[in-house]
This record gives sequence, structure tokens and C-alpha cells, in this order.
Amino acid sequence: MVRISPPSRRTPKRDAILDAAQCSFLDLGYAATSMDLVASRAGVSKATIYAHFEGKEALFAAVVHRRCEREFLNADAWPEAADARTTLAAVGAHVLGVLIAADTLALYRVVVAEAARQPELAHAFWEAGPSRGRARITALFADLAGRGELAIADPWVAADQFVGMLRAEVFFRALLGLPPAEGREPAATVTAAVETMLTAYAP
Amino acid sequence: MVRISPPSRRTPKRDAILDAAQCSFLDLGYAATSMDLVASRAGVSKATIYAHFEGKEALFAAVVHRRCEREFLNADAWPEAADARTTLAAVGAHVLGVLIAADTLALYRVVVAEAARQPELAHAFWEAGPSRGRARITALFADLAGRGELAIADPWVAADQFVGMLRAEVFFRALLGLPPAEGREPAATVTAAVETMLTAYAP
DNA sequence: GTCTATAAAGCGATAGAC
DNA sequence: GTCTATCGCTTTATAGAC
Repeated sequence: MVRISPPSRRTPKRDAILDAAQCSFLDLGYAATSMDLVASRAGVSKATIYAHFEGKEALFAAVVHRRCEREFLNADAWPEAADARTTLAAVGAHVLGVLIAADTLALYRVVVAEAARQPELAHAFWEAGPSRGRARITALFADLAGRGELAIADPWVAADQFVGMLRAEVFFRALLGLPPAEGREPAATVTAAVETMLTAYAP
Repeated sequence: MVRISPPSRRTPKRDAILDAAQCSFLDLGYAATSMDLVASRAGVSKATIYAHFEGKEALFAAVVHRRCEREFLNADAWPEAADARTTLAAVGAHVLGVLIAADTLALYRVVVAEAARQPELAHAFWEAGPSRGRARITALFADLAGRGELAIADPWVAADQFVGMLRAEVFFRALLGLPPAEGREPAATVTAAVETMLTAYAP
């Protein structure tokens, strides 16, 4: 419906528009964000926005794409190779931390909501974000299997299960804006997922 | 912001309004559904809607509540007690089937999108839907543990992990409207989750 | 590219008759 | 309860000057 990567030359005004749009879309949602508000927050006129982007959908797509790119720029926080328990605990804590960060949840909410009406956006989001994260974790399990730390037939399945256990009720309640249930902390979710993986895939 | 359970006497017009509203909200999303459209589809005037519901938010809340109730009415499909593998396979297939049903995905999308702006709705949805499902599965694991089929310290954790593994990539891609990845069928996800639970929690 | 001003349409909600 | 008609406001998008 709308192309994701426009010519995309970076200019100060264009960046200001994208910053204002990102903040507005993530805070208020797609529909509740008006072009007037974005223009006001960016300090430009509405006509300037339409000079840079085809319309509201294209602006939204550009915001989502830029946001996914940035998530993977600081990849330095990825843990070093160690024994399985240490590695999974570190990776699990990192992943769940990213998943329940306010920015991530807001992006997730608005992309999921628009996915039904903007299929190309949904696909671009998947490729730019979750798909790359999954690939890393799959590679991690392949590495642990290769080193004899775990007995894994299909690293993709193991990664899928590990991420699934991380993205369980703690994540779901955070997504709905509900307070964490008593005694159900993110750290406990990570620990339990790690132990279950270690037991299920013990060599 | 809006109360969830109005007097709620069932009348033909009221039901027609709720049917039209459900169809519209799930298809188009909250914002893109206008009261004019609902009135038109229900075959009533807009004023009649406002005679039955306080406003758009209240109508939406009523739709969500009714939809959650109905999901739990046909509880007869719940499997009988058997050995752990048979029980988990049946329950897992049932749960994942419900989760990736088109109606469920549409409800999930629209509720998640509005959760940030209608906290009471998010809470009501959680209590009416996911919370009850989780309770059942927790009871199931408690039963399996009590019968010595599995060695489970905390049935809630086991249920959380089982549901998490079910609601992994297959569900996520369906949520985004993407086609299933090659060789990653729902049935395979269920089987893998069952085997991992059986191994991790073997007596 | 950037602005001001405005067009054209749609929105949620209500008044008043019956 | 239900209707027709309409209010008052906001929306996306564009025209035209510079």
C-alpha cells in the first residue's frame, strides 16, 4: 500500500518530523496521532511533512523501519560464549528486558494493531526486528549444541521455545499495561526458562 | 473510564448492535469503526445505539466482554484426564487452535492496541479471557503432578511455560498476518512443546 | 522546500418529535 | 425506545505564495 524505504536522504527537518512522529505514534497509537500534532511537535508545517512523505501511512512505515534499525545498532550488549546456564541466563535477561521495555511494548502495540490493514508494514517489521533476533538466538543454540553443552536436534525449535517461555505472562501483562502479578518477576521467568531448557536439552 | 457490564438486558436490537459492532471492531479496528457504520450494519439509527450504550468506548467494552464470555461457553471441548503426553497434546492443540483462530487474533490486535488508552478494558479483558484460560491449565498441571505423571514444583510456572511455548513464532506470524514459515506448522509446535515439558518435568 | 490558509469530508454525540 | 436531522469539531490532504 505504501513503500517502506523512500529516497530517505537525511535532513534536519526530516529527522525532526520522524522524531515527532515516532513519539506520537508510540504514545497515542496510529489513529489518535494527527498530522497536525506531528507538525506542531516537529516545529514544521503540515505541508512540509507531505513534501517528505507520501502520507500518514508512509510516515508510520518510516518510523517503524527506523525504530527497528536502531534496536540492532547497539548489538554490543550481546553476551560472550560461556557455559550453557550462564549464557542462557544472560541472553534471557537481555531479551526479556528488551521485550518489556516501554518503547518496545509501544511499538509492538501499534504495529500489531495496523498489521491487519498494512500487510507490507507487518512484513517489513518482522524482517527488520523479530526475525533478526530469532536468528541470533538460533545461532546461539546451534553453538551450544556444537560445543556439547546441550543436546539439540533443531536449534530453531529450541530458540522458539526459549523465546516463547520468556515472552509469557510477565510480558503479556506488561503489554496490556497491567501491574506484574505478585511474585512473578521477570527475573523469575528467566530463571525458570533457563532451568527448563537445561533439563529438557541436557546432553 | 467506562463501565463494562451495563444492565445488559438482551433485546433484538441490542443484539443486532453488538453483532454489528463486533464485526466492525474486529475487522477494521477501534478507530476506523464509526458509529454510523455500526448503525448502518445493525439496521438501526445511531441514536438507538446511544440509547443502549453510553458511547463508543462502552460499546467496545461490551463487545470484548461478550466475546470473552462466549469463548468459555463451549468448554465441553476440554479433554479428559489421561496420561501426561495424551493430555498435553490434546490441550496444546486446543489452545493453539483457539489462539490462532482469525477471530481470536482480531480481538487480540484490537484489545492490545487500545490497552494503553483504556486501562479498565485491558483489565476486564485479562480477567474475562486469558486469566481464566491460564487458571485451567494451571489446574491441569497441578492434577498431573498430583497423579505422579509429572514432577512439578509450581504448576503456575509450568502452565506459563507451556502456554509460552505454544504462543511462539507460529502464533506471532499469524498475529502479523504473515504466512506460516516452511515446515513450521502448528502441530509441530504443539508436539515439540509437549516433548519438552515431558522431558523437563519427568518424575 | 517551506510556509499560511483552506478545502472537503467524516467524526462522536445530541435535540426533539413520536 | 426509536427515529430524522443536525451541531460542532477534527481529520487528511492540498493550493498557491515565496
